[in-house]
Amino acid sequence: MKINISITDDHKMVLQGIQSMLNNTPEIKVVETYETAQETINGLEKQCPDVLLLDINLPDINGIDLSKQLLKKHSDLKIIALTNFEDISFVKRMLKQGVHGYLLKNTDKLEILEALKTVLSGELYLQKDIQKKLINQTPKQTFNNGLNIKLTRREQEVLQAISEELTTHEISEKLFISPKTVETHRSNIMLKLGAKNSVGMIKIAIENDLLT
Amino acid sequence: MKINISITDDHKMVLQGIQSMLNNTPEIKVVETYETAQETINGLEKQCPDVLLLDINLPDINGIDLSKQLLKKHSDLKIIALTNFEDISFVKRMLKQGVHGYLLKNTDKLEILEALKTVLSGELYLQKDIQKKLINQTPKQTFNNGLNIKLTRREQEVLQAISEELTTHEISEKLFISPKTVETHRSNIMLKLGAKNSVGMIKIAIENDLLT
DNA sequence: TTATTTTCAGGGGAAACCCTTAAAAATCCT
DNA sequence: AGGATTTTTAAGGGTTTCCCCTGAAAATAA
Repeated sequence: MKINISITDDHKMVLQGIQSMLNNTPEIKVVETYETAQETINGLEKQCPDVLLLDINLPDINGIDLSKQLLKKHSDLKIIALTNFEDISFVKRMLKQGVHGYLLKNTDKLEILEALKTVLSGELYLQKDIQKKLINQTPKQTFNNGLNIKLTRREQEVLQAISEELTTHEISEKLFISPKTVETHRSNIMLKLGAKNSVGMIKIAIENDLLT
Repeated sequence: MKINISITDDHKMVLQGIQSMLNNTPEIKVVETYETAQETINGLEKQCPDVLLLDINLPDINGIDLSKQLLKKHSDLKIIALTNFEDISFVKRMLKQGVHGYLLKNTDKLEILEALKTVLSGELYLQKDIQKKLINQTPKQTFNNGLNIKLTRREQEVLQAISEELTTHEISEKLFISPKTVETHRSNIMLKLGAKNSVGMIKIAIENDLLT
């Protein structure tokens, strides 16, 4: 039995590169390649591979949402995130969504094979350097980006209130502070969580169990 | 071993009523009563009962959020929702949060005892009439309120886009429709989900697995 | 052909979001 | 105890987005 894999990447070159790297490997078969998130979603409907190598910097949908979506539909699918992005916080978010591996794009053939076998055996695959980074994470050194989110007591209260559909003004009355202060907090929370608006804020908050 | 229960209700009369109904029952002990959500949260920190009879129409926090919160902190706690509210959709949302029973307030002593025993044995307790309603639910008869949410194809797309932190304008471009149309959809979605704003929308959407 | 869905508009008010600046207040450090 | 840091507070002032109401015409579906 061959291992069926599909690849999604918006750069044709990357697509080609990986494909040629893998195509002369007898135990691997690249069944499909996609260039957008939407293509991938549609494609997997018809043909779901064993493993999907997924670039997570796609134009249409972000990698976190996409992998979440795909995994929900295809519970047996293994996803290996593929990216140049070495941001640890991002890795964490991906893993939290249930992604099975995380590869940087400057990877050689051997490592890809290794990764494929690892995830197929049900284990998590992380590259050495990413592993190191994850381990060397003293809670200090992630400050404002991504996971490992440290909200202050007050920010936590404001976040909670926002999640309860209160308006800025209502929150200010509830906490006995000025609306302007609430705005400041809201905006700081968004910065810390990396959200574009309240909706993103609440999404990330829920994902990361920030709501009591 | 007595069964320790606490009661939360903002109407003193109800509090009194239930308490007197239960106090001359040897196997039950009412350890605390609370009148607000906040009191309850604080109170359970010190003294967590076996079962909490919880009115879900409290002034400060809504029942769904509150029970979710309490259950997260006190995983062994059983909660029986207490309400006049016969809305099936609401019942469903409560159950989804992990509430163990749902009692209407016009309940007699026997039924309360029955409910307490049932939830303590780990089962779900629902009153006969609510059970009936749940069963007789043809997918038709819930239209605009609460659970059993039926979003149209387009609404689903708009919801998804909103959850991806896109603005109305961005969504309109993505879906090739007018911003005004997007607004209409947004507003219809909020109506269907019973949300006050986009934040509530996304919260409910996530709770109910409406996002792909 | 009714019902539902999708489309769109005008117009207005509220709320959110952004940027900057900054002063108390609480907390931490040695 | 005294300075350093973080947190909390707040304002001014502007832009954008959201939310609400009404009304209505196509396009689809039942």
